[in-house]
Order: sequence, then C-alpha cells, then structure tokens
Amino acid sequence: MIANEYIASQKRTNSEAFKTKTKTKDDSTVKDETKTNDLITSLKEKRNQTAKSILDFDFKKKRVQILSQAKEIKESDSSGGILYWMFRDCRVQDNWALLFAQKLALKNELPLNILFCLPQKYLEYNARHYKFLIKGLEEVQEECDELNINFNVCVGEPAIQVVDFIESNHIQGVVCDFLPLKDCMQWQESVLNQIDSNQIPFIRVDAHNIVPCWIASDKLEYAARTIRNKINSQLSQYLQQYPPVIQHKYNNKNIINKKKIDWNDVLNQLKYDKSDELINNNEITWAEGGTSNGLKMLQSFQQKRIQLFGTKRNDPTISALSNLSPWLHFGHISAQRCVLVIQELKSKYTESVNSYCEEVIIRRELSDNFCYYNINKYNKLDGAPSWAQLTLKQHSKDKRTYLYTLDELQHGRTHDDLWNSAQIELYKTGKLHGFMRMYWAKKVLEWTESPEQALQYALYLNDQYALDGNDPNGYVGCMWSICGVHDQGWGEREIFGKIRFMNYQGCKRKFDIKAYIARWGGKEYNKKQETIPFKKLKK
DNA sequence: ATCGGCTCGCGCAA
DNA sequence: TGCGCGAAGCCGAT
Repeated sequence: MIANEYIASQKRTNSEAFKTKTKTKDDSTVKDETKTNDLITSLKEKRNQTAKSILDFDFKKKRVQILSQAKEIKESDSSGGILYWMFRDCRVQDNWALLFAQKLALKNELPLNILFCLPQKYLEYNARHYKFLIKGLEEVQEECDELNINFNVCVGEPAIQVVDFIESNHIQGVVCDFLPLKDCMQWQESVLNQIDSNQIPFIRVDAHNIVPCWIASDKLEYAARTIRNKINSQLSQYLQQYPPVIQHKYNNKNIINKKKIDWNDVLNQLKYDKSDELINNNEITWAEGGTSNGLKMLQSFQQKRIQLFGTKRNDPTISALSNLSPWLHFGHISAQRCVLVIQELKSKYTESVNSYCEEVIIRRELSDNFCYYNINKYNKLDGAPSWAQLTLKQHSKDKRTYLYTLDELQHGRTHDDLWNSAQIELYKTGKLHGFMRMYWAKKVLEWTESPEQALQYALYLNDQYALDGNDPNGYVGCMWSICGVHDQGWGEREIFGKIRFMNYQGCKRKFDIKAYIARWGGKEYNKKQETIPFKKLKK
C-alpha cells in the first residue's frame, strides 16, 4: 500500500469511528504470526553470523563501568558463578549487560545467574505496569531455561535481597544494568557498599543506550544540538550487530530442584494502588509485554508505518509512530535493535529513517544524559535551566483563566475538548501521541496554580497512566514542556513567560482535530467566552 | 499550503 | 565580546 492510500484508509477509519462511536482497532496490532516468526528467526541467524559467542566478539569495554576495587574474578573454592542483576533491561537477547555477564562466566568457566528484584512499591507503577513487566519476565524465564541460565525473581528491598542472593549463592562477580534514576542508582551503590568489593567485581553495563551514557558526554548537555555531534561521531563504533547469548556451558547447581516461579504470588506481594477506576475499567489490549510482542510491533512499524514517519509523525490522527516505547521502557526490546532494523530502509525512506533515528537515538540518550547528570532534580523545577526558573517565577502570580484540580484533569473534564481527548487516549490506552504529549503538558502549566504544581500533576498523570511512564524520557518530556529543559526562551507571555507556547489554534492548523476528538470523545466542560486567554506581552 | 520573521542563549571564533 | 545557529513553537503574509 502506498502512503497516500494508507492515509486515506486511516481517515476512513476515523470518520467511521465518528459516526458509529465504536472503538476502532489499532491497525498496528500485528496478527500475521508467520511473518513475525520470520523476523525472530532472521534475527537469530543474524546473531549467529555475527559471532559464535560473546567470546569471539569485539566487546566495547567502554560500555562498562567497574565500580568495585576488584577488577577481575578471583579464584574460589565454591563456584557460585556470575550474577546479572537485571532491572531496566528485561530481555535475554540484544542485551549488552547479559552478554557481558556471560562473557565473564565463560572466560572463568563459571555458571550464570540472573536475579530480578522488584521492590514492593516502585515509583507510580500499578497493575497496568506490573502486568506488562511480568509478561516480559515470563518470557525471560522461558529463554533462560533453554539456555541453562539460572533465572530468579524476588519481591523486596533490592539493596537487601541482592546482597542476600550474592552471599547465599557465593556469587563471584556481579553485573548490573544502567538506569539513571535515583532509586536504582542508590540500590546499586548500597549493594556495592555491602559486599566485599575487594573480592567481588561489581560492574555496571549501559545496555539501554547505543553510545553509553557516560561516553556520549561527560557533562549535563544543554540541548539536542549540543549532544547530537557527540553521539553521531561515535555511533559507527557502537552501532554493532549483537552476538548471541548462547546455551551456557557451565552447569548451575541452583537449577536442580528449582521451584517453578509463581507469578501470581509475585503480583500479590506487590503494594500498589488498586482503587483507580480509570485503570480498572480500561484494560490495555493493544500492547502486551515481552520481547516477541515488542518485535512484532517493530516489524509492523518497519512494514507499515516508517514510510509515514518523516511527514506524518506530528499528526495524531494518523498511525505513523513506532508505538514501541512501552517495550523500550521495560527493556523488552533494545533501541539498538530498532535502529538496526529500521536503518535497513535508509535508502528507501531516507527522511523517515533520519527522523526516527533522531528520536530513538539523540532524544532518548539526551534524556538519560539529563537524569544522569541531574540525579537529584531531574523531576523538579530546580532541574530547569536558570533562565526558565527565573521567567516562570516572574509569572507565577499571573492570573489563570482556568484552574483545574487533579481530579478534573485526570478524568479529562476541562473546557478544552482536544485536551480532554488526549487525556482519554492516555488513560484508556496507556499511551499518548508524541505531539499531543507536548500540547497536553503545556496546558497543565496554563491551568494550574503554579509551575511546581503543573510539573507535579503532569508527572503524576503520565507515570500513572502511560505504560512508558516512570522513565527518563517521560521526565524530560514534562520538563521540556513545562520548564524549558533542552529548549530556549521564546516571546514572553503570561503564565508561560519565555517558555515555548502551544495552543489549540496551532493544533487546528496542523491536523484534523475533529477526527482526533471524535476518536477519543473529549467534551467541553464549562467553556468560558475567552478561547485564547493570552495576548503577547509588549516590551 | 508554505514561508519567513520572531526570540533566545549556548558555543565558538576572535 | 560578538555573531551564527538551531528550534518537537506561533503568527501573519502570500
């Protein structure tokens, strides 16, 4: 199907939805199993062609940070082996952290273990997130069983549970993945402090970024333009094909007599808010966790949507986006794999592929850069650049034409039918179109009492409802919209100050807002006369 | 529909 | 110190 026909068919779908008010099935759900299996098979072949195992592969040492005094595995009588403490990157293949752990284990002829430890309460995770996450872990477990890797899951305080696992299993080396958020960084530091780091190497691997976060830049970057060259100039070095994680050679005595994991029991041990009706009444059906489901979505992007990405990515009535962010957030698929697959189409859809790479490489890595070098304030107003803090402060007392409570925002009950539609899309589907996210967050700034409250509400709603919430990308998205992070000053207005402004009118110009509103059913609540409440300030 | 002006501060050359 | 440049924007002219 050529692009124009495809757009036309989507417009038909939208108008049908408008007439019948029935749910339309997202066309990005892939039904063709055989073709997807082809992709999974072809990736397997590609890995096997790349190297026999990680030992035969040019592993980039810069992906690794050795945090302990001990730099190498020490000889020991009791061979508990190597532990990969998995947290952010929940997949077996295409995972530099697991590959590095297997490399250590093979080189030292040791067994290989994985531990995934879930805290009882984690950020704003709820049933929606846990269901997705656990589905992915089940797949990891199955793959580990086939590969002679000892996979374990536990619920509890990671800093305690991981140390306990290391001690009781006589682990000789620990590999963890990289997530530049406060909790995770603190757990890792705490584990490092509790173990004998003169004896046990403790190693962090950036399995999430293509160019490792600490290599891409050694400082807090100011904007996309300041990190772009730093990443692009090193990209060819790091954008390698993955070798396979292979069947592990060294047997693990822990595997014998191992109890089967009771996933319901895991879920029941978690403490999260179960009372939110918007979550309980809106089961997510378009996206299920796990690597193979993520690869299905990647394949449908490659086959159906990438061609539209260049020109239609800011049109929320057209399905032109990858829709991969939930799987990327939970680490069920790797961004590097997405780039490798999509770049095969570079000569065919040059503009689209370049735009996609800008988002999945530069913008994503910029988010990690922001959190890593701003670890105590990546979700606070203090984390904003000083010009933005100043201008927001100067305008914090400006009169707000509309003021909404968290509850009104949550249910999509504002005067703005477009905004309400975005909020409905968010709570019903667990995702919000990339362009609408910006508009959505900027209006929260406009309709709440202060920038602090706006940021708090936007982050809460995003983390609560979006499958890809609770992630550096989400934090930076809200910070960009509300407090100017990675952006620059613009013409001064009320409330916004110099923060970039967005409005209803602009959306009207850009896409068919009626189709979007019809699709999600946002209504106007208590609309006042004034529709555009700002006049540009004169100097 | 498309385009240029607006506006701002970092980064770099001087 | 001054200038060029980018920017997921808006707005008005054509």
